[in-house]
Amino acid sequence: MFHFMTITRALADENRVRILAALRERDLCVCQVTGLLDLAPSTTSKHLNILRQARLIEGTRRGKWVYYRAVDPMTASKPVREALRFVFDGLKDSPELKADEERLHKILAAGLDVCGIEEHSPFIHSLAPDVEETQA
Amino acid sequence: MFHFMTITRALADENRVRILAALRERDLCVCQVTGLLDLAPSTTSKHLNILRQARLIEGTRRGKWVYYRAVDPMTASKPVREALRFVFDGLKDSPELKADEERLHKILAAGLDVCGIEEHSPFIHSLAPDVEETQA
DNA sequence: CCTATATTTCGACATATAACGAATTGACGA
DNA sequence: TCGTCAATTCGTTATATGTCGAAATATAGG
Repeated sequence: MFHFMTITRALADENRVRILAALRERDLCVCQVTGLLDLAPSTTSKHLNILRQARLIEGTRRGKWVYYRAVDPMTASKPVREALRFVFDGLKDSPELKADEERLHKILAAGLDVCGIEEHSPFIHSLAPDVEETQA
Repeated sequence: MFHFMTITRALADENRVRILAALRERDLCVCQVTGLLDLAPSTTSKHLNILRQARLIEGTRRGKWVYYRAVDPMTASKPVREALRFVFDGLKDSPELKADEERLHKILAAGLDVCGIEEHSPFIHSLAPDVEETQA
């Protein structure tokens, strides 16, 4: 019950639901999430921590950046699996999430200059892929 | 999204989750729920109202009493249906909810004296039974 | 109409939480 | 080693929420 309530409280904030939806397929670094939601980085970090403590997302550091993504439903506990289904199926047709998707595509298409890092892009492209397998 | 967030906020309180679980099969009047949770009647009423606004439960007045129960998942909207599955499946083995079930059995076995009506029991015993069957 | 009971609404209070900015930590590259 | 940038932690503040008790509302019976 304790874990379950940690999950429901994590889902009781709209920004966190939007974050979780954005992290469903791709992983994103904190600054990209911050750009998506227009929040202070510290606020984004706190939200991500709450989602992580609920075991809904996982994070990995890659160089200076920390990337988060939704956990794999197949390997998750039953409450987490049901929670993900609840969110993803329940919000399948949400216009707000569709708008987030579009905005996210723009952010991703723009590379990483959300974080002001476009100057170092070659370095990013060499590191990102191989860490991705490390911790699923 | 608005309705969805209304649901998640409704589920973000442990007492409300316990109420929802208790109302899964049977309907209960406010004083029975109050007896189960050991809360002030006004607090219970507020929780029930929050669950009702989220469309997770429905209420009907029968005489002096108002009975609530969980909505039928078959006729509910997708977010509500997923929410109910999330709660009921996610908490299938919760010891806290099992304890609530036992306590509830005692309350139901005791008739309605949870509401402090045992002094007038003759009046109660004639009314309670036929109300009990009316709407399960 | 008056009383009693169940429920809801209202007002007050304590706690929880979301938000920010400032300061700190971690990881690079110069 | 130092400076820079990403991220987190910390301290503060405003708002939201859970709780209660008192008052108001609804219903049934005398």
